[in-house]
Amino acid sequence: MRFSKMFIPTLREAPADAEAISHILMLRAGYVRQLASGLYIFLPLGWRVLDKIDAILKEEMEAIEAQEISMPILHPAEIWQQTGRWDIIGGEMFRLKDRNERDFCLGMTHEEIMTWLASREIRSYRDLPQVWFQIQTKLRDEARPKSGVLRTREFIMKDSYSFDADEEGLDRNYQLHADAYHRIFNRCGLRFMQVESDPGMMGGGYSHEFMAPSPAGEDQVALCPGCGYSANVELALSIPHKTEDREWQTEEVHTPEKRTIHEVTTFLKLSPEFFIKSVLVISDNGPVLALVRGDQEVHEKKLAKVIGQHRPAQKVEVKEILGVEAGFIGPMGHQNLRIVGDTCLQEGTYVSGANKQHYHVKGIKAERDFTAEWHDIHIAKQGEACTKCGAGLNVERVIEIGNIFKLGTKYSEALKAVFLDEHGNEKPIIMGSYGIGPARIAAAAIEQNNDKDGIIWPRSIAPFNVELIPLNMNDKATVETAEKLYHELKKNYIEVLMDDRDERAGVKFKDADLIGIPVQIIIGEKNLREGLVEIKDRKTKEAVRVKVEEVIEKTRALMTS
RNA sequence: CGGGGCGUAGCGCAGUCCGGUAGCGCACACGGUUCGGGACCGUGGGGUCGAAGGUUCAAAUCCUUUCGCCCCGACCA
Repeated sequence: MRFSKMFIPTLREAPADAEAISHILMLRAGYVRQLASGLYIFLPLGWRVLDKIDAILKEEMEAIEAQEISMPILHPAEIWQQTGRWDIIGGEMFRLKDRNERDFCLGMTHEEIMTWLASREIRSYRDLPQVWFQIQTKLRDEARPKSGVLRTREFIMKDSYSFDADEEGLDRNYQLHADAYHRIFNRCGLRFMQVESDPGMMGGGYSHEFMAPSPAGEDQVALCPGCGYSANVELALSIPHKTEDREWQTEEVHTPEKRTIHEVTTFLKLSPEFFIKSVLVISDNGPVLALVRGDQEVHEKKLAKVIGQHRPAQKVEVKEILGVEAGFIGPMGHQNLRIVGDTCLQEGTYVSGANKQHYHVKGIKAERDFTAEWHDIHIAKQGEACTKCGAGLNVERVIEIGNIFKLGTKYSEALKAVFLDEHGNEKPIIMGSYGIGPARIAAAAIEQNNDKDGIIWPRSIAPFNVELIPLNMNDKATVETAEKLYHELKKNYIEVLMDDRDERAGVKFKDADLIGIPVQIIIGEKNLREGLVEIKDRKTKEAVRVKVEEVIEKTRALMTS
């Protein structure tokens, strides 16, 4: 392509409402434009990148014998009603009616529709397994779109679905996808990791997420440098460092108006790890008291795994249920109250609220003074010990770039997607679903590969292989050489963008660095007089001067290095 | 949904407190000089100040309502 003909609206200044590096650079380098909150236009360069990623996705999906299909994004409500998700999912689903007042929604994902198809077409175990995938638009009315293309309301997703006759088949397809995902993200040049994750509203029991480390990420994962344990902090297990065990006598302490952990620790001159934080929540089955150590926080999702959906209690509810004001609650002496305590509280001696206005109690021990159901319900923090090997965990911020779920029979049962096994028994198909967000791969690649001048694309997903930069378009020899190289590169299947604009050298260099094509071939008058051009690596900024005749060969070498 | 911020030329911003001619830089167009890291000089075009209503002789500026966008949190197949 010729730069002069291609729509590449680069920006000298970053638009004020962009924050994430990938967002700023995608806008500045002319890859995307925003239409509205959470809606992005992919410009020619941006679309080329997505094309590159899609090509890799298709290759690797086909390598595990997944078959590409394409499904509508407009879905009749009935199918979503049959699985219950029409009602479970709230404002996140775009809903609409057709001219006959029939309910529809825009697809947030395609479990329902894929399963519907399977239910109609699959009869026998002989039809299984099947793996179907598509690269298709999804729509979700996100509560808060953010960070450019990282969280949008309309986005493209590679989603695949496996259909198996038995658990072994599901395990195999799950593993095939995990392996394919590793190849995909490696090929896309990303640093990433696979972590255990919470299946959330997908249902089913088992899932992993693929995470690309980046400060722009929304998720956090805990990683063990010792044994390789890795999990989303939503479920990562960790052992907080032990507290020094103080042999306090049990005694009430007057703590007037000291309600928060901070206030009480300051007042008693004790660090927070000597306290028990008692939090009252209201679950579907009534109030539950959750206990964590004073230096810890309750993780809502971990708690939800134990007690189901819940919400924090209001101040008045605390007083009604416990008979004492929030701030002075403790775990002792409650009847008919479910108490869930973080495992680390089983050891040690603590201070907690005395269930008495303006008093705390010092010298409390688990099992002697109170009891609870013990679960890991605290948020894993940097430096806490791995439950498997004891090494200190690292907590890192990450972008979720893919996920894999074992769905089991949740959708097949609801939609009656059944088959007859070899004994003639009717059984629900066992399913898995597997997603990857191409735009997130692109954003993560930028987040992980940029410098002060702009993007540095991994070679595999760059919009072009090389950018050809004739510096002076008014110099006849320069232009002739540029044209010659341009055609030669194309003839050799090297994708080339030639900056044939009549711009000053500085502008071309700045734009080239911003756009981030990994190899630059620079044609300047002085070098050309010696029959030389420069080949420059975008990443290292190192340039070598080579003979014009050797350009193809040297470029090849750089492209594959 | 809670909290915060912002809407003035294509982009980045000033002007708003204290009402009185709508400005600056970049970009754009034209002429000239320049030409290996976002050139310089000159000339010029471009704005219903997010929208609606109100106060006032007079509103970008004050009041009310509303819409949009960003950030933090909640939420998140």
